[in-house]
Amino acid sequence: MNIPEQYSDTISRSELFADIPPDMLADILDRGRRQHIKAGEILFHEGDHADRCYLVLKGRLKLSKLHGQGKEAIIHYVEAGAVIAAVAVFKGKRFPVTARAMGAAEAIGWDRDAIMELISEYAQFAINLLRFAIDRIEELQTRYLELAVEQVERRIARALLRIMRQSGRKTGEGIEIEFKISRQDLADYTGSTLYTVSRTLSNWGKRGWIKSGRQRIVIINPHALVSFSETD
Amino acid sequence: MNIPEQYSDTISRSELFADIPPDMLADILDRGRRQHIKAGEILFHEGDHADRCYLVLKGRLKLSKLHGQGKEAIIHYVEAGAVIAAVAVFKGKRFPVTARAMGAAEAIGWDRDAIMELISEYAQFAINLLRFAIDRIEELQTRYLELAVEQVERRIARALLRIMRQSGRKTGEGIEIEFKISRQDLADYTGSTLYTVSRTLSNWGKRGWIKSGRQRIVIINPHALVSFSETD
DNA sequence: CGACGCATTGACAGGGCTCAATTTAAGTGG
DNA sequence: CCACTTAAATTGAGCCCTGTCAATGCGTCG
Repeated sequence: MNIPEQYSDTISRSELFADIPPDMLADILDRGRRQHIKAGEILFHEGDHADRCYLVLKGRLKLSKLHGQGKEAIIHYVEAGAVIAAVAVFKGKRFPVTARAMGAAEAIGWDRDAIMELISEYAQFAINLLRFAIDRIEELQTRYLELAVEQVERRIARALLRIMRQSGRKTGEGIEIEFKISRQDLADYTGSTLYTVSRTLSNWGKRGWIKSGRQRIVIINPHALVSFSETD
Repeated sequence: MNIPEQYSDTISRSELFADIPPDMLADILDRGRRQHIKAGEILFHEGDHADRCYLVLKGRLKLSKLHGQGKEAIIHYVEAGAVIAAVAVFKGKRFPVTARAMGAAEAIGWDRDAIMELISEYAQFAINLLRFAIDRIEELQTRYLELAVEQVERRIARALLRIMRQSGRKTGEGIEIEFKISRQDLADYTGSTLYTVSRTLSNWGKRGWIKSGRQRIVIINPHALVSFSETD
């Protein structure tokens, strides 16, 4: 039996195991396969045959979709505790996105049969998976609306706030985004360009709302960003 | 017992009942509450307390999200057979979208308890719900990418093709969209404006690719639209 | 320390939104 | 069945936001 000590936190907090008796966790985890992903490496490619779905144990992954001519949209940043690629189990197709590690990361993967067995033994498992899916749908809908009706600077502000809430860490200066994120990343996340993002961050830097450097952003004044993203 | 005859088709085709023994359908349907929605009426409002989820039995619904100042984004058009508002059951929150009938429509709704009972009795039910959720996620991701990287006319072309595949009916002239859809609708669906949509459709009309009138669109040459949406 | 990748900034242009004025078509009621 | 009302669609003019291109600066890592 091997619940790796260092993940007990992620595991106990993950919605995937909500309402599942702790003594069954070991069994569930044993049926999956753990995998280490180095910084910048890819866990799976968009278009590859989808054979397993994953729980992120450590680190962060960027889920993105490509569009000819080097254009890319970042669909989601996922944290430890999240389930990804459920499509592999329930639609048996190809991965619709690419998953790339933002830093060193680890994940545990189950193939279709394992998940199906788990569901039939622990009915709650399917419900927990549904909760993840529904959360994803809601976030996508919200971001779709933003992309459809708001202009760029607002979208960037909202993106920053969303990422801050999910992956921010308090420091002396303010709240720092815990992973490396470039102007290009933010552009791909907001449906913009690295130039516009750069200009915008630069502007906010001058106003003292944020501090930013190479692949690093600290939010000094979240409130200013919130009101900027909301006021008329 | 009452499986309404006229819906047996929708029911037997709906993914919701895949792999569920037919003799259990009557039981499942009996636990829901049927509801008629007149053309243009609203089944539920964004922000209302979400108390039940629905299977669309007949007609079509438009799921949209509002954004101050009268702006609106159409998140999805759903057909008979689709499940909506699963959020009501699995997150017990508020509806994230508004559902409006595009013509006369009918739906059957189950509250949280009913769905939970059904899942515990028919484990397959949860899996089927997951499939719906995953389909939605994939479509949203794809449209998010489009909105992020493609320009308006292409998005309109793709939207038309997507709607055509889902709700098109062959006629003498070509493939007609089966429900009333205005320029404004198409604009809200593609993140554009009714003016741009009007100009674009007008242009395509002159080229003979489509024919369009008041809330009515017939696609004469789908292939032209496909290549327009794909070429360089 | 050099080189590469990321970020900044300016100049420019154009896609698409906005606003306004008509035109067309669908209902509606007498 | 026609006049009237109202909502949808069309079209033009103007301009602004933001993408594009190019040049330069800077920080980090090998």
